[in-house]
Amino acid sequence: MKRTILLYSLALAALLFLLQWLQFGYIVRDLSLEFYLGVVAVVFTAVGIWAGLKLTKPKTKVVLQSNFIFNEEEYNRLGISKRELEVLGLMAQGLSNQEIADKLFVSLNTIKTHSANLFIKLDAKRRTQAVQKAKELGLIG
Amino acid sequence: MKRTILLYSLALAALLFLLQWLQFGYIVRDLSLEFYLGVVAVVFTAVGIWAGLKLTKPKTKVVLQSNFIFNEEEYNRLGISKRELEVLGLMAQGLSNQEIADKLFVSLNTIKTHSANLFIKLDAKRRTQAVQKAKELGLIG
DNA sequence: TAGACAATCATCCTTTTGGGTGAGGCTAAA
DNA sequence: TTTAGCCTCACCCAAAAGGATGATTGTCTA
Repeated sequence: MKRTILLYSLALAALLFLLQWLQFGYIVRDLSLEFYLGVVAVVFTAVGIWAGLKLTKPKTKVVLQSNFIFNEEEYNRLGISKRELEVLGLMAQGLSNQEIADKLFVSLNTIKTHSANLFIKLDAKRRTQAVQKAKELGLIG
Repeated sequence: MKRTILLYSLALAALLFLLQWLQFGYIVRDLSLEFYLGVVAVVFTAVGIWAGLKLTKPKTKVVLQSNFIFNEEEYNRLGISKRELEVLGLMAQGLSNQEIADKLFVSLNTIKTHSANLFIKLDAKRRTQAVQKAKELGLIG
């Protein structure tokens, strides 16, 4: 960054010097002032563009990992049912069994059964582990 | 984009016209040519920088989902300690409090305290929710 | 040096989770 | 039509997690 600023400063100084030289030189003595100014304008516009691009840090646009691809093979291989996957998803969102039961309009016991089956199929001992494994396997986003 | 080009063209035309006007006007008749040229250079440099930034498509540096960027701002804002973050990470891996305690060579009660503090700081009611929020905030991978 | 804070551990109590088992209803396939 | 699988629900018991509170130690820092 500092080097870029230095370079830009040097370039600007050189151009100003060049202007000075041209002004009293013999090369463009017969050219019209309008043309002269036009050249200056164009050159400095170019310098400005270059400087602007150099000086600004590249915008880092963080693309979130929203590109989740459902792993249907694993889903079928593990024999997980639709309802179980649904429970798994809500589980991953941090809901309790009771909250999941309320959301799906079923009893708490039903959710407990689903989760128990999930733990067996995912070979997990806890819901956090089940969620972690399910994310690794691409079953949930 | 097209509108930007049009705007830039108009601005350039306006500036050239201004130059023309200044050149034969009475305002800067007594100013030195060097000063005049300097102003032109500076103005067009600025225009160039602006145009350069506007015209170039924002450099989108796509960060793949695999590399996790730790969000230090959120980490500091929430006042989470090192040890708490450590516990949070192990929690996200699906470990139980007892397993975390064993891995960190501390007592189960210590882990419970850490997790309780985490839940307060993350505004979570359950460990699964804490993990989910922490992932959203970029505290864990 | 006093105060703030992180890390550690404890106790008591409640809630949630998980394991095991059984069972009825419903649907799709053999 | 019988079987298999899914969804549903229940009960009991044990383990884990969570809430509240207090306390000690060590390390910075104002």
